[in-house]
Amino acid sequence: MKFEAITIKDIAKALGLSTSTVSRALRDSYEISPETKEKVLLYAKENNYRPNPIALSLKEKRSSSIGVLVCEIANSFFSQAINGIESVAQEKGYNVIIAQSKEDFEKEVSSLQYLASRSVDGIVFSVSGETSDFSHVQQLYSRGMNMVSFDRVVDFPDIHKVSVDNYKAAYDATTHFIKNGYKNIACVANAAFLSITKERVEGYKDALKDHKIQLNPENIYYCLHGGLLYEEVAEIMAHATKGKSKPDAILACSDKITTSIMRYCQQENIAIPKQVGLVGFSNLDLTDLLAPSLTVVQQPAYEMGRIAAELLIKQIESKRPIKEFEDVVLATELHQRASSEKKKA
Amino acid sequence: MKFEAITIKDIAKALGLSTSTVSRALRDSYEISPETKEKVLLYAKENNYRPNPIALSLKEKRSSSIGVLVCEIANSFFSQAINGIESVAQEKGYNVIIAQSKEDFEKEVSSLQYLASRSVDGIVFSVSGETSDFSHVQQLYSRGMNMVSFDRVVDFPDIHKVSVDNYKAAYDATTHFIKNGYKNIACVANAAFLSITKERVEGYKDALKDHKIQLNPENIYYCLHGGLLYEEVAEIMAHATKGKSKPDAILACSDKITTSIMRYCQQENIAIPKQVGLVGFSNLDLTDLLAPSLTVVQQPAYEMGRIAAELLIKQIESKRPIKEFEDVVLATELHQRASSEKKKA
DNA sequence: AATTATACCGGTATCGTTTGCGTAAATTAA
DNA sequence: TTAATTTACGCAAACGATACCGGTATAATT
Repeated sequence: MKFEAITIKDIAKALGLSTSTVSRALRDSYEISPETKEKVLLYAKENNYRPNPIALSLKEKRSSSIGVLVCEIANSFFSQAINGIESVAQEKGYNVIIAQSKEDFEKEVSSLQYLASRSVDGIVFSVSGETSDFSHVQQLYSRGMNMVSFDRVVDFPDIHKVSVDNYKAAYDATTHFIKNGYKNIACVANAAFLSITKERVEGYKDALKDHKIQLNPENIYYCLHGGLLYEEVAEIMAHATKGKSKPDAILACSDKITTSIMRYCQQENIAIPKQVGLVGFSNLDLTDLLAPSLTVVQQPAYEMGRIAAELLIKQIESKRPIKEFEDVVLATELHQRASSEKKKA
Repeated sequence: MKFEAITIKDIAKALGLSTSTVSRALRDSYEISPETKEKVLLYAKENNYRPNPIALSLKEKRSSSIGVLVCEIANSFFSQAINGIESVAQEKGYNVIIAQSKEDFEKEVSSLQYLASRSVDGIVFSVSGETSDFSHVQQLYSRGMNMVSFDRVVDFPDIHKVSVDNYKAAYDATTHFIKNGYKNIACVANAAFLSITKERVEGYKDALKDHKIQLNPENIYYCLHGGLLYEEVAEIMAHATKGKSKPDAILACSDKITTSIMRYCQQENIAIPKQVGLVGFSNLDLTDLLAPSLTVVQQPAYEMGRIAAELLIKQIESKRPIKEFEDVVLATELHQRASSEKKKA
């Protein structure tokens, strides 16, 4: 069975009018007599007429929908961001079409291709962890697709970007460790290509430098899959805790990495923060209830989604090409809790 | 700027053919000579031709997209379910359009209206906590929209449903409490209208009855907003812990309720499970890391999403009206952890 | 009375694609 | 040689809505 909506033609036929008259009556044109308007409006209301958005899209060459590409929906950061995107889209009369890259480059390329071919008016995207080459994005963008880069932003200039101050976030988190007496701080980051990874690692390094702590390159670890695979993190942790370096603190640079590290520590009976302190990037809303309560860097995901969507829609609806590109950088929040508490002597 | 894709007309003009010939060549029709086909195919490939899905939708009266209505995207259960839906949709060539009701009846009605007017081919939906009257769904459904009800299912028969065995989940959780020595078990549930609420409360009641424990009606609490508001839960907890009944165990019937209760207990220094045992419905993947580790009823959200999407797409693509409706009921998993451990004497 | 203005409405092209029908040319059959 | 058939393509309608370009009837103006 099929859902068949009433069309302007049906109204025209029922009332003995032409489609153009009905169309104009519905759009309240001055060329239509009040009586005719009333008749049409009444009939339309009674029969619950809605203009067919697909026909409109075809005519107007716009679909009033925006695509969202993230690596994983079932991730608190991204679902909160999508929440923000959806709320703005709803307000402005757009719908949201979602696609996932699952941190896979091929899937990212095909998903973008897919969204573009689905005639979305624009795309908000965060690149996958495997993405070091942005030419597929660049290409689509230069062909005229409206795009806003968020979270894991691309490295070319003329595009709206929405991200957080990852450098400062990592710098502050590392400094927080140092102030609390931790000496040998490791950093477990996402895939090395990512903008967020580079910035976070840089913040981490600079914090060490500024506090005159010698950087040990072995203390920096990268997860190609961003912790999507537990084993990836477990291996790193095994290496870190059983190797020479033996860090007394770990800065975990993603949600999944953070959780995986906690799980590893619990399984291996590694006491947090006694044996190893932990600060994690996380947007889960119950990190305060963990054992121990977790010091986290929290990102304004919902807000990021809202801003990205607003920029995108503004760009879509702009008459002339955008010349000035925003590079919105929001602040993160460091919630200090037990997992990184002050070292006792 | 606008993203302008190449059309069949462009190809026709470039090669000096008619659009119909190009169309047929692309669809590999027998009426087109091999040479012409080759020319067209080559040109199409070189210029990255993709058929305009909007034009196709208009013609075929189908959009190859499905709508998803949930109350909140940023909820682990629903984001996992959406994940499952998206994965099936992707496989079958559909895209997913999402909408949120935010547990609000009005917003649910308008969101459904919205999805329908956006010409989706079908809708997977979970009703809001305020929804006791299903006539808006019933109406849309009887007008021919393909729909699958999941999680919080509707009460009318001729529709595909995908849910979990909420009765058994609550029954087993309650029984688990009883076996571990808890005597005065409270149940904090979602809005009373919801199918999942009724089933869970029923399971709770029957478990008590079967173990010859007198039911205290005051021990059953309902959250109209499903715990979306912390205050809602805090009030209930205040009433429960400071009132006469003083339960020694609580069955929390939703993700948010569970988290809120834990947070309340932490703030009020109520020891879990010593002062009050806790079992919660939750799909978060770090409940094992909480303090104390949390006994949870976990739902196969991803699987539910997959099944719902499969049923919907099968229905969409079915030539004749469906007569047999599935009522898929999946099992939940009870993960026993510290928050409900055995009472000492 | 002829012209002009105004009010109202219809015809048709358009968006991109598919498809039934028509037809010229080429080929085959008689 | 002529008729029948096949091959290979074009024309036009259709999907739903809009908008330009008209057109007609009545009323107002010269």
